[in-house]
Amino acid sequence: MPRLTPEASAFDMQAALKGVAIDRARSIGPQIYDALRSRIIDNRFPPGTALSEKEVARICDISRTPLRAAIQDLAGEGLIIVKPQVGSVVAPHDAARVREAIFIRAAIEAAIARRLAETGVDEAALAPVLAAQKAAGERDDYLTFFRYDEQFHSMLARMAEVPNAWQMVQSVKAHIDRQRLLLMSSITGRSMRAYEDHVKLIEAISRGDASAAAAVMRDHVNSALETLEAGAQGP
Amino acid sequence: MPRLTPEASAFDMQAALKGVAIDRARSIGPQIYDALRSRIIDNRFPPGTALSEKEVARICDISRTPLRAAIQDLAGEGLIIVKPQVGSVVAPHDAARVREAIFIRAAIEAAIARRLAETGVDEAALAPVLAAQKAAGERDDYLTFFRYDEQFHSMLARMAEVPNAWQMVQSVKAHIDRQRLLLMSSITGRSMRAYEDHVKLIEAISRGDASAAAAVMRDHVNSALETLEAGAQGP
DNA sequence: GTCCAGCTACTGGTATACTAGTATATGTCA
DNA sequence: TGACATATACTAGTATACCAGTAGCTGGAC
Repeated sequence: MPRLTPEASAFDMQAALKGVAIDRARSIGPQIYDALRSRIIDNRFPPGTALSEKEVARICDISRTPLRAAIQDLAGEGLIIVKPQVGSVVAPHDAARVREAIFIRAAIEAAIARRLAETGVDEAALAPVLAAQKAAGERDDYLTFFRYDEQFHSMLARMAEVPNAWQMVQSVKAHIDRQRLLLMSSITGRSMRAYEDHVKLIEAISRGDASAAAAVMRDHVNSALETLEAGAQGP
Repeated sequence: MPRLTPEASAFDMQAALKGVAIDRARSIGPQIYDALRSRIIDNRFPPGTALSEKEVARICDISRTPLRAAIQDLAGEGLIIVKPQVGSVVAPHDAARVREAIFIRAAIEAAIARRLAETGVDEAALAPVLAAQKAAGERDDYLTFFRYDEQFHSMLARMAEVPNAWQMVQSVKAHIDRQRLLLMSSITGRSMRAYEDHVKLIEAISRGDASAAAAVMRDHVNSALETLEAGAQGP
């Protein structure tokens, strides 16, 4: 861990933590956890960023205790690497880890699709979300599509009544999203294809074809691999 | 949270924590985490057991800091329920949670089986483990079988090169194992059936039939549901 | 006897001080 | 000039003290 002189640090932690407002009335730990996590995922904290407990605690005006809890949690998710007595850094982008995250997400969400094919879904509740996706996809508004995509998958998980499974997906999705937000390019047209996947998925579910529903979901989630491989072509 | 007079506490925490030896040369947190976790899983800490940070820290002769980290991790796994300013208790047995744990395990391990069917496995490495399972199953030695069963599944995960997925399985498996160790009865004959599942699984994998391999694994893991439902018959 | 206010003893959450370990910088010697 | 021992400034890990909130106990009003 290099000892950084003040001016050698090209990274302005103070600026990166701007906007972190801790509500002292609520528990601090979860708040700082969310703040750090979102900054890692959207690459405001680039991989390799040193996260000194002391410095972050000072800037956010909190003690190290709740901050440590947050860092430990993030380390558990693989977003931060803690080296005892040395320091903590934001984990580097790791293609293998992202691939495994996609593997896990595909496994769980395919199982959700399979279950829903057996139990049925409330198509009426999904319809407006699908419509919004179609509209966003047709004008290739990826950011809006992305939001409705999240809502769609989240609703499926709720309908399958597997909250802990969904939490695990959320956990691994951090690695996928971090990569996705890095390679925002070359995703033109992706939205419409994803929308079509969703339609095919709901079709398979509503006709009770569990294997087909699982297969569609698996392929749908695995399509994120293509973006990853495309991004890996770069220097 | 009832205020317990010394003699009203039927549970002897001191005795339950006997054997916890902390090696001060290594990091304390993971050590106390393992100690608590194993005691929760094998029901030495029955559901509802109050885990006062202060008391446990005193008995184990450690400070609350590393103990808190362990408790927070266990709370994240759903094995402990922390009520701020009230107390922490070992989570009650929750059939829904166990069912969901089985759901998650089935999803991930089925995906592992599918992948192995596509990439192939080192059957020679698995053969001795399968042989040991057969031997244990034939004399209905469940405990020995259980050990080789764990080794078998662990080896498959290693071969599929998905360490984080396997860690997630380990995490949810705690809930399954806690239940299993509670209802050790009425599992006679289970071993041989599990062994036969394993053989069928390897057959499907080696002929490259991904769907079949996934289906066999899914059914194999889901068979734990039967034990759960059987146990739920009780008073 | 019943009910309710307030006391008390506990809890986990937080802040802070101290410890032990590591990597860099520095000075010294060959 | 180079290697190597030592000093130093940082790190995360741990211990401890304090704080705020909760629940059961206690005693008095009725």
